[in-house]
Amino acid sequence: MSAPLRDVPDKPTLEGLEDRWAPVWEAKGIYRFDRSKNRAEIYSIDTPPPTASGSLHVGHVFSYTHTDCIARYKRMRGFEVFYPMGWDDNGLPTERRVQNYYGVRCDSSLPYDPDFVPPTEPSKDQVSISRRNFVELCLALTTEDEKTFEAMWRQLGLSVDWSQMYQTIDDHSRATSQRAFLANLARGEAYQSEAPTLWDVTYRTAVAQAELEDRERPGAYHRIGFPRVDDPSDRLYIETTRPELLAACVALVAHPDDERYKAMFGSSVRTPIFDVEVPILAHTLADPDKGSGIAMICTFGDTTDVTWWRELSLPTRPIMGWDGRIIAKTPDWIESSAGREQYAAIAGTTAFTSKERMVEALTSAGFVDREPRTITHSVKFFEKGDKPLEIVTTRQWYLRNGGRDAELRDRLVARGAEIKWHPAYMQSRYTAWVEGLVGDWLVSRQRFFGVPIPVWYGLDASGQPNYDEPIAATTDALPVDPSSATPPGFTEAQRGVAGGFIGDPDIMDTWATSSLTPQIVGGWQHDEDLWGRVFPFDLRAQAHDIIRTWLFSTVVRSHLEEDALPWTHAAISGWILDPDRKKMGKSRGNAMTPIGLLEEHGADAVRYWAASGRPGTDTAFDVGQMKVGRRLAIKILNASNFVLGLGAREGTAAVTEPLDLAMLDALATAVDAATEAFEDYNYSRALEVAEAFFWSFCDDHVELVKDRAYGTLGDEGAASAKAALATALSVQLRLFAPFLPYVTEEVWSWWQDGSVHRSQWPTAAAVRTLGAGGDVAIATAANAVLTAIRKAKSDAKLSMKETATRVEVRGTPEALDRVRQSEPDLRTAGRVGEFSYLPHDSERLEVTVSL
RNA sequence: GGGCGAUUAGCUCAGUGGUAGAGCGCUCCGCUCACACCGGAGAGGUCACUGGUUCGAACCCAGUAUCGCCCACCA
Repeated sequence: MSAPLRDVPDKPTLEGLEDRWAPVWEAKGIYRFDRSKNRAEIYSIDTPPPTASGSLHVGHVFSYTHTDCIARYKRMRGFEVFYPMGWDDNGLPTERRVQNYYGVRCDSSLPYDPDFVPPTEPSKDQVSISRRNFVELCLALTTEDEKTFEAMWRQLGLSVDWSQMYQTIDDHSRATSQRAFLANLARGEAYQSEAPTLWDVTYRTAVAQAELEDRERPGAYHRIGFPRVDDPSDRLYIETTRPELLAACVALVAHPDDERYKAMFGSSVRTPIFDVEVPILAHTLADPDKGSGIAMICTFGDTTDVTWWRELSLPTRPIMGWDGRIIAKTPDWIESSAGREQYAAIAGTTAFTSKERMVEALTSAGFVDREPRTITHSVKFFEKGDKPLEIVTTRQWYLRNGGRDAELRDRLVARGAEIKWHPAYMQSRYTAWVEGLVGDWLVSRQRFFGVPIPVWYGLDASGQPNYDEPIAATTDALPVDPSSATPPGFTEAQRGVAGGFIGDPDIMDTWATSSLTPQIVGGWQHDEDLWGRVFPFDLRAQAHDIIRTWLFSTVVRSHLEEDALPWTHAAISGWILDPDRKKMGKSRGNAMTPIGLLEEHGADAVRYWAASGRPGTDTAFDVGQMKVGRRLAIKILNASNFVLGLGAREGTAAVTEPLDLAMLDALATAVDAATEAFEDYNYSRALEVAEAFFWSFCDDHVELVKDRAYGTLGDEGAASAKAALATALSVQLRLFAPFLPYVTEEVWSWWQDGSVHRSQWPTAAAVRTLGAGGDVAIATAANAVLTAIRKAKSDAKLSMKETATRVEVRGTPEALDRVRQSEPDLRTAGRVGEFSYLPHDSERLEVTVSL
């Protein structure tokens, strides 16, 4: 039975395939998830929701293509694939984008203005607006961005089920995030603590360990003398990079074994100018080789200060405010008039200015005995910030993640070992991060656009909040914003009134919500039927830079909530690097935007480039690979056009010719190799296998059997050739379908019913049955002889259609017999007049061509 | 300082024990009736280095060097 060939263009082209097929897939629901399937039939994928602000870059295209190849493979293997897509729209990037886009800033103290219209052009002076107005702008802008993103993903051909789309800021995500937080709170996994916190002074928010990065900055060691209390004429010199914090000094510290200072432990010095008495203490963290070997402890200059402060039980003397400026009010521990005068000189200034003023004052007062020594040192920054972090004491919410609990940490490390990592060595990044945690997960942020922390605090008779007994929201009220909603048992009139309540003003870290993507998309405590069908998920796909954040935090939430892994497999993608091997810059012009690339090269070509990048490996951006991919797609069109134009169809005749059988034998081996690679999540290997076979198929097999297929050697030989060609084409289209969805669908539509993307992944067994008795060595031998004939013509600078009068083949009797089996094909393909065979001892086939 | 990865042709990279591979680029040839957005042929590599295991090492082991990433350090 031969289906009619329909709609094959004379000159097939790649142009317009995206516009033709993407709407068809959507209309026919090719990628729609069928939830009637049971867990064993379902393959569920937890995808990273890309940050909706700003723009997608080629790195996104790279890793999302990898996931899509896996999804398409699994779908063809018969799994019902659950493949949703979300947008991570809450958090700082959106706030920053809204501020710049509209020229506004959020001021929580302002009332909501229902008639507010954002300026069309951002003005230099930012307009202050209420939190609700601000959030509305955030939502409006992200909605626009997300439409653009979705269009791009569709053009790239991601086989996601768009009816499963979610936003991390939508009602459902906020409710899920708050529900999970309340569960953590009820179990004691979420708690508050007032403690020194890494603080970004620009955004005025606390930041978590996972969000830190080090940056090299110029600095200077200032050598400052502290008069000893026992003998004020004797000064102890310390070296510091932060002289502006001298007023916050609480002690000096040296190593307990340091002979220079051993005798002084227990005595004290007075801080220069401020004249505050501080003790000289011993601690092993003090490094005798650094500076003068004795350090000034301030509250707080760096994380080591925090350690010393805690372990030596030192007092807290903060002078750094939340805004990054020295606190205006002169502290009461500074008593001398000279000290209070100097403090007034730095009060309200930035760290930079106060440093200048302190150095000037110390120098003119004679406490500095040498010029500052300039250095370059690394300083902690918030990864999205642009000023060094300060450390200020604040009340924050934490979630237990093993950072302060060895038993939990060990369990989470063990969870990591349960995950099937692709590639396997990525597990060590996880393990190293979890083992290196120094504290619990700080989840509260002093920002506006995000998921509010769903608690209130009662106010006592004097109006002071009772932080020890937060009033939790009830789950039926979620999502809730405590700044506008009223807690159970209160009326709105009691807000901010003694005996009443206040809402927690903070929002949660963006990871506190995105760590719940399995719960958000999987229907947790919302659609338990769906949850039972998709959880634990089969696959988490993401890039390696967010193992410490997204991957780890997802494991934490699932471990705490379900006592289970969130997914079985983790497929980790690499980064895209510039051609010069540097990490890809942000703006590289239009040629580098995903849309520009898709329009110039076509989706299949861009996908080919992405799929060529090995799992986990950083890959250079390479337009050349896209051109190769485009060439491959065009070749598929042309070769298919040729094979189908012959009238070749599967199953129309028995495959009888040795060369045809041999080709099928080789194809079966390729199917095995591609399948094995895909089962190991090695999509790039699967592509390589399919591609290698295909080029050999076109260049050698098709060329060899072409004339026979035309019928020049009789009907039976033609029928065998055509049946084998059609089978090979069908199989290869399916091998390529996960990588090149458009061109394979186009060709499939010419002669098959339904979508290639819902067709069955080819099995080697079926190909072997058709090619039973095939011996790949026959094809290898024929190719070798054909190559020798071509070489002879090429060396003689002749056209390939010139006749070779005689071809002499020497080899073992077995080898000669193999060549004989394809002699008729070799004769027509190579335009050979006469063949002769000479038995020979050498294993190597030798061919002499006479022209 | 610790960890992970990489080092193979001019370039980008496959190849995990059995006679060195692909694509691009380069050279030469060919408008052969699927394809000039093409086809054919060719040149080009002591597989970073040093030792070891093995009949045999690009591959396994130990060490060295260089590069990248992560972490620690930050007075």
